[in-house]
Amino acid sequence: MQKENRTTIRQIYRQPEAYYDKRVSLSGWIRSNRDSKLFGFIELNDGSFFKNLQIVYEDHSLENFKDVIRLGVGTALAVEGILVETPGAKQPFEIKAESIKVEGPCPSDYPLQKKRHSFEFLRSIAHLRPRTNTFSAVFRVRSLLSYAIHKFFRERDFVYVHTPIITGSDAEGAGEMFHVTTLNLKEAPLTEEGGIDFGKDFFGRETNLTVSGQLSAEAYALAFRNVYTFGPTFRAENSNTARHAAEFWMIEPEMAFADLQDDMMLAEDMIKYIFDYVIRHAPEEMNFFNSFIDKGLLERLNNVISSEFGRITYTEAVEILKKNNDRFDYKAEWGMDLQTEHERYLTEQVFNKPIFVTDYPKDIKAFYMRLNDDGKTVAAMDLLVPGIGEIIGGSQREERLELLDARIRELGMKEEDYWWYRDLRKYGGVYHAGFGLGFERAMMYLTGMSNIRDVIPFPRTPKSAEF
RNA sequence: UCCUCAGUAGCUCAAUGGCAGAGCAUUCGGCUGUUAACCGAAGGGUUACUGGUUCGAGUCCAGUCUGGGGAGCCA
Repeated sequence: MQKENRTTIRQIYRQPEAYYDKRVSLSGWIRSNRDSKLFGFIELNDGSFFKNLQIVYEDHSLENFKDVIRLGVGTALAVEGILVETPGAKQPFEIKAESIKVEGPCPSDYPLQKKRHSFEFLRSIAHLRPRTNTFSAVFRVRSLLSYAIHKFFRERDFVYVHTPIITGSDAEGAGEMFHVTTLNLKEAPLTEEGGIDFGKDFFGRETNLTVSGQLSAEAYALAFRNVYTFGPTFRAENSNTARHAAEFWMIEPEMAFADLQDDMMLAEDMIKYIFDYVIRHAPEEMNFFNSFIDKGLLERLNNVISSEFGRITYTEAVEILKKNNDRFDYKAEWGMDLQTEHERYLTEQVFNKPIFVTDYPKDIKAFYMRLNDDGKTVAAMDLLVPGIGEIIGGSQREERLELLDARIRELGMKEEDYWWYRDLRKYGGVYHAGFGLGFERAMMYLTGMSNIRDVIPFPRTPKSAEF
């Protein structure tokens, strides 16, 4: 794996006894360098592990001692030395250096310091911030969380479907979309009516970046039974909040022969599984979040893993909220969508754990959601979590073609735009359900990071796509 | 998009309308086991931008840009 018998710091921390009093070769970057007259200490991070390894170097045993003293934060090194135990010291072991070679120098205008930086500043150097403790932890956890999601579905025989990133027209209605075009915007061809003639565009029609893979996933669910998508999603909303981005990742499972209860069971199992997986496989990172980002994080997550999620219907929720209407700026009333303050009250005050809110009025939900027998509500569910709000939105889909068509017409949409989606009902259509999990929102909940921009490597938000 | 707060040294922040400051970082020096090491010294400024009020503006006013927090939209 590593040439020249090179060892990683992760290997040493995971099995130190295998390396004690042995010579090891390391490579990495200086996180800090302190020197005294005749000796010095380097904190080395090699990217393989959250923690650093301390390198001790001494004047009498290192020929380039005077040069090493001057090396600054960020310098890339190749180090050879003996791993020794250091009982009683703050670090468990360290390397007594025999040779230290500079692989890549780092001049003194390097923006990162040993000191703490604000997240705002680090966003302005998004290409360097993964070298900091916090972002090292965030992005290793992001990688693990992705893996845990695939593992969860794989173990349940779900088929992973790659739904298209570029989609035809805006037939999905989940939000404002980014246009995809090869037309020259200054000299776009026009139709006789004066609009842009997308027939001359690359695809011969108007196309956009996807806002959801759901409709495509439904097609595959009605062939493979249980499927999921996990990919990038784009919304051109001018949203300026800590929990919205223009480009984010979404997990969208879809199950045939499944109702809303099955849908919620899957969502609850998944959240518990993936959180448990990351806690067990990234203990150093999770302890760091628990100590420095969000005190009480692990206790809260362990509570999520071990307790049952709350369940309440929209109608019941409104009844509770109406009794407390004096505390809200927006008064709760049946038929209105729940405000953020309402959702927070329910999940943070009433339940103090994740809760499913189900059976919303049909007029505030999407056209494809299945109409309940009361004729007023649909089989929808939102999963609300303390601190973040909505993390999952899902529903049982309307499988009855005549009811779906009625809804499409009611909303002024055109049946022909949904011809293939309607075919899924016409040919062997069955009841089915699915949901969308905001991957970054799960990241925020899992790490305690409070801004979505700090859980995406190079975030895209309004007026911001520098990197 | 709306409300609100902010923008001063590389970073984190001070400065009643009256001389532009500190800590850290950087550079130099000191120190025989440091842990955000410590001690001493030096260098470092278009106070976001444009205009205005004033004898005098980092400070007051107007506009613009960028960022934070909140709301809407949603995941």
